[in-house]
Amino acid sequence: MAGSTKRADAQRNIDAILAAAAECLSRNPAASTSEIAKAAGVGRVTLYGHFPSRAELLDAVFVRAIATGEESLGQVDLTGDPRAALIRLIETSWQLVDGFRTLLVAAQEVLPPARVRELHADPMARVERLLERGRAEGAFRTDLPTTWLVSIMHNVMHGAANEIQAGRITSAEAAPYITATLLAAYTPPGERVLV
Amino acid sequence: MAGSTKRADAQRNIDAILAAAAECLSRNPAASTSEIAKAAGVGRVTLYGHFPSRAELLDAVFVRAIATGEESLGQVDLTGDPRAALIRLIETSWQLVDGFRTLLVAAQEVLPPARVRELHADPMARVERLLERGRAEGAFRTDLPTTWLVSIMHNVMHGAANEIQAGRITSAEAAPYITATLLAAYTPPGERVLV
DNA sequence: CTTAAGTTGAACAGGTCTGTACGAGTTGAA
DNA sequence: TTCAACTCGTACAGACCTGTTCAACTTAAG
Repeated sequence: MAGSTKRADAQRNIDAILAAAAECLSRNPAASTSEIAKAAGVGRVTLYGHFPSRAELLDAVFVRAIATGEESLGQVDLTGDPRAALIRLIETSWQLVDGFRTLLVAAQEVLPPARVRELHADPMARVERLLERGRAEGAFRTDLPTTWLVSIMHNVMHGAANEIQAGRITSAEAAPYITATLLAAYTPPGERVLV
Repeated sequence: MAGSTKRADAQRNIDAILAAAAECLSRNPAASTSEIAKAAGVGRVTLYGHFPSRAELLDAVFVRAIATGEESLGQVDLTGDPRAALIRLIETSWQLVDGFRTLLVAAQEVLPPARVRELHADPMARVERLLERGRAEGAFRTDLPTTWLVSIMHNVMHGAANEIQAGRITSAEAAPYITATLLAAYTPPGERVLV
């Protein structure tokens, strides 16, 4: 993305800072700039040389996380039976949510809500499109707003992440649990839940 | 709970501090002791005279919130058709989650996870008992662990709170959405979702 | 009325954080 | 090789937080 006019070592440091920030903030959403700079193997002053404030660093980290997420999601086949497509989409989405959810907490503490929503728009639209198609084809319920169905997916995944953290379920169990739960939750009233 | 040996004005201040803390922390989970003391109409020193540390204050606030919650939940009729009982339980639980969720965030930042879980045990057991009975009677699915079903309820409600905060749904819509979602999610595979 | 319990603000110690300034040293690029 | 770009550590200013101490004041309770 734009070789830009930076010197090679500067660009290398920027990358290191972004990577270190993603890692630190995923462990502790309140990670300080000193902590991040140290993890990046760089002086704190250097960090401020590239990012004018902690908030702008967070924003950049978040943008990058969303971008890599979008790349994974773009490879998911969303055609064919909506239910099968949903299962495939959940599989990939779950890995992303699991990996980035603490980062999201960090971003929410610093970035204006509008910004957070703006950056979430693309991945959310992807889910929304699939759900809309499924609704049109009678596979998913239409008695609740699509945006609500999207948020359910989001929150069930977050819940799974919490359960893992609490040690009540394992990472491997999560995906099938999520799938079973969402397929049932999306089933049109009066229809049978898929076995 | 133990009239204790405190003087009347001291007890009055303790109550004021707890009430102010609950209110401040519900608006901002990072509220400082100065902020809370001011809101209680009390000097900061007085606050520290009654609560040895911010963490212990948080604990006391949390304990009180759980206690009042338990009182409401105790009045819910959980007999009869499990699905109908669940709807009644959701109604009351939702109001509690909606009111206390920010407080929970504050508590989680300061209290050890074991303590948070300990205080949640009673309300969670209540849900768990109803779900177990419903499972035994064939009303709810048995292909997923009960604890997972409990966490789903928790997280769908949290999700609803987020949606309200984001302005995508209103407080009035929330309860029916939650009910419809959970009843479907809990439906045994192969059975029809209640209309 | 008396007194002990309770309250108060100001002030302090000790800590953390962000963001900036500076001068000296290092390194990429032409 | 030369020079601008870049980096470094240290140090500082400003803000905010927790928790404690103190001496003076107010008030509940017997």
